[in-house]
Amino acid sequence: MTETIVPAPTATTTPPVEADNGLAKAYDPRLVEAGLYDRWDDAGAFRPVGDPDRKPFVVVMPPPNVTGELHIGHALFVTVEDIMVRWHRMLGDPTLWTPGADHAGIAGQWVVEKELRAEGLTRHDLGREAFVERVWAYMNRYRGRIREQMEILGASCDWSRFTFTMDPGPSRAVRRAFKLLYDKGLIYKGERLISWCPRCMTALSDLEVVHRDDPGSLWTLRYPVEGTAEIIAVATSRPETMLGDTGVAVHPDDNRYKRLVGKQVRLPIVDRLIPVVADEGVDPAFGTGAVKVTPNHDPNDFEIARRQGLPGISILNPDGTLNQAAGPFAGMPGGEARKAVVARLEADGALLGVAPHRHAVGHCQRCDTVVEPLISEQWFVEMAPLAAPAIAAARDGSLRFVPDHFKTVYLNWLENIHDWTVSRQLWWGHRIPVWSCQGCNETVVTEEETLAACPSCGGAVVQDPDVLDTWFSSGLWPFSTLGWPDETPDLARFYPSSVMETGYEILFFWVARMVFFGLEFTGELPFHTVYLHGTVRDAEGAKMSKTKGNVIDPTLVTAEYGADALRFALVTQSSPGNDLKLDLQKVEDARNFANKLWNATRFALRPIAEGRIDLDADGPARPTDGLALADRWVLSRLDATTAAATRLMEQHLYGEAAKAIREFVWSELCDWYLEAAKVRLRGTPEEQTVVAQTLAFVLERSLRLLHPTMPFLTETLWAELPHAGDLLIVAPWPVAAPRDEVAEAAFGAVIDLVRAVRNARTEANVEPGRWIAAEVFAGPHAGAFAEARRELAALARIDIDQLAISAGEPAAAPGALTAVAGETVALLPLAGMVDLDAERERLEKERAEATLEKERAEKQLGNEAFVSRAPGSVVEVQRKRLQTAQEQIALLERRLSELG
RNA sequence: GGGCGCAUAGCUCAGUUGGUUAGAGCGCACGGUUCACAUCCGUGAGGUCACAGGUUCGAGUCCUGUUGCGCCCA
Repeated sequence: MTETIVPAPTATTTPPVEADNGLAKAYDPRLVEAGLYDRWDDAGAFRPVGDPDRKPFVVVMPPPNVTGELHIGHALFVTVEDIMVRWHRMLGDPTLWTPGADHAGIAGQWVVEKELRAEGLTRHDLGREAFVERVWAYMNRYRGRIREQMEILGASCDWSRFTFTMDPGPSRAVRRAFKLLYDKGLIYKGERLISWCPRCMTALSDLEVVHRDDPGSLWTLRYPVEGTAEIIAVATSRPETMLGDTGVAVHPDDNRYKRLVGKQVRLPIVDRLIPVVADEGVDPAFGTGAVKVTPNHDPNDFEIARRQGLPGISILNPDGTLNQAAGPFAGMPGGEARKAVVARLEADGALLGVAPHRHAVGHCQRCDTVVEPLISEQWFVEMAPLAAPAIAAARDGSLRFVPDHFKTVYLNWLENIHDWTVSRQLWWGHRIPVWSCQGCNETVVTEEETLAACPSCGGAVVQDPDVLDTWFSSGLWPFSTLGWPDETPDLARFYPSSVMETGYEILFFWVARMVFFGLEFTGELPFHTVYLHGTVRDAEGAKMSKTKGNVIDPTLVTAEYGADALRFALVTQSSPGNDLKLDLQKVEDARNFANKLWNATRFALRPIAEGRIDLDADGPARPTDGLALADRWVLSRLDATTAAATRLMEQHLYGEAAKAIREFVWSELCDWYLEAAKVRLRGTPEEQTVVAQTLAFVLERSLRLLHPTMPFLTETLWAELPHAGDLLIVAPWPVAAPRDEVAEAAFGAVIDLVRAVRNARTEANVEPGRWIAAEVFAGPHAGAFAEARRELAALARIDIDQLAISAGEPAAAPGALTAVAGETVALLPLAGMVDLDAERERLEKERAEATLEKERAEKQLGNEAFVSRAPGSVVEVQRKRLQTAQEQIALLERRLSELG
């Protein structure tokens, strides 16, 4: 019990705090938060310090897009990560949180192209070099904004290690990674069916295509079977692609079509003969059960064609218009071509019908243009060999997920993974480090930024014009930010990192890729834990969007309620992996809590300033001498809260931890201890000293517990209280002492009786301000009640000169109110004031409740299987419950009969 | 079609390895000028834990199925 009670043999005295302290009457976040961030930063608190041999705690921040403004989702991740980081810093771990920014390939190019459009220009008017310069200028303009906005939120990250994905270091990491994969044969160039955005004019990876069910139509086309009178009806949602059909497929077991397999059908308009093939991939229940096969414009058809040996015909240009293969329709944009083809089919009698149909259409994640599957030559990463170790790491438990069901989601994706299209036909991003020799045609992949000449023949070389998928560099982030591929001290010390905290929506985009790249390039997992947060939605649960106008701007919220309130609201409203609905009301509630703590501290500061507060190396010393029951109770409740908060933090339940601390501060410290303490603050100097010491100790520890969640407020209040050390941000996280069960039970009984008395008073309409008489029969708690006599009187508004406390049975007392709480009873004589009918009604209600209670316990105990098979302690609880209920009933019946 | 979740008070959510009478905040009703706080204090009302089975002495909690909703992948 004594391990955390550090004795203070040479008690020091705090510097006197002015009685007229600096705290304003009400909490004002603007005054609290101003200037604090720089003090932390200037003190070096954001840099990893401490025992160099101790395992560090490292979080790599998901880099926000350099172009983007801070939104509420950023506020959530900053809050969660900052809580982790501040907590570990207080635990004494050397702690590092590395900030950065992402160049956001397509998005980055897009915003600058938009600027150009406003000037009536395109990127081609500028040329590649000038355009990239212009993007850089844009990026540099906004680069500082990330830091400004992170500061508002209190993000305690190490700005000296800020990294941008396009910086020379991470850029070289990209080239090294590319070369390593290329040399290993895991990067290849090939013609494949890929997703193509006709507006962005670039290839996309599967993940950058967003599927959405759009209303459309299902056309049924008539394909005559050559050499017979039969026709095959095929259903399609994209009739214009029939120009590229090279076959018709049916399911091999489909009896309707078996006899036609192997025959040829004549394609309308085009007048091309194409075969009917049988393929397992056809769903006989869809449409007519026969599908047209357009290998070059549909992934399923591509697979069927590959299996059946059908050729492919491409009918689209990169800009989405039809090409020469489309004959009379060449040059038409997709939508126009569809109408024209349908009209022509109808005219030719080849259209059998059309019906409304909803189907999933792929859209470009960035610009929402309908994505076209088309054949294109691109660079790919072969995924199977990279995925295997990433799968193994999750399976064997070395990679953990919070919440853990995301492990299944992660595995499900990796186990069905396709090769990754990594080239993008953009100008902004990491240029593919592949050079071709104009002379000998050699392909050279190099880590160097430029290649002067062909190493084989000395001929002129040209670099591949494309850039890499932004997520390629993101996948290297946990180690490229620490210096990889160089073996830097940071890489040696801080890699692997500890926790990757990010949104579940980028589990595949980012987390999985960091895992397999980390394993591939460093031989280690880049982190051992993946913590995933959800999406912040509006109060109604709708996703926030500018077009809907329901966005909550974190900078406005922090300006009004404070960053602490926003943080508290976000973390207490969220749980790992789940979306949260954010209501500004919740932020206001959090602000109110901040005010509560503010005022509790303000109250405590007066007695603290008047007394001598013993300090030890850890801050205010834990009081041990002359403790009243209330002191022991609040100290034990603090220990319980400390233990619970610690356990919850360890389990990554940061919101639950914050709620537990809030509950202690508001409902226990403020509602009961402060009120009870007022009695002794009017007492002897010795009593005042004990209270002041207890208040100083409990408040200082409470502020520490709350610091990770509400850093500004707690740091400010902590500075006003007696403390050890310079800044709360680097103060140690409290350690719980064992609970004082005796004090908790005893003062708990006092609290229960106070509640019962208040209830009796309210129900009997006793004026709230009136001081009344009371006879308390406290049974086993008589000693405790005597000890807490003054507190009981003050809290229940009993005239202390008319308060009698005994262990005995209540005597007859007609005309008195009865307050029952567990094993204790208070009789409140109110001669002539009691409404006998109301009191009878109240007691009858209580008797009914006690009777129900008794019956429940009897039922349990009457069950022989329960008594014989349940643990003894559980049975004992029921026996006690029965006994208490019986005693209450007896008392209530006696009182009822006295009332007449 | 495959996968993953969710369903507890009017609302938003907790509910640890199954174990007293299922909790909190907000909202609601009533009362309050108690010298920290009206950004407050006190008292109270409000739940057949989606439904149906099963396991168990005992199920909000574990298992199976059903319904409804959400998300991811194809």
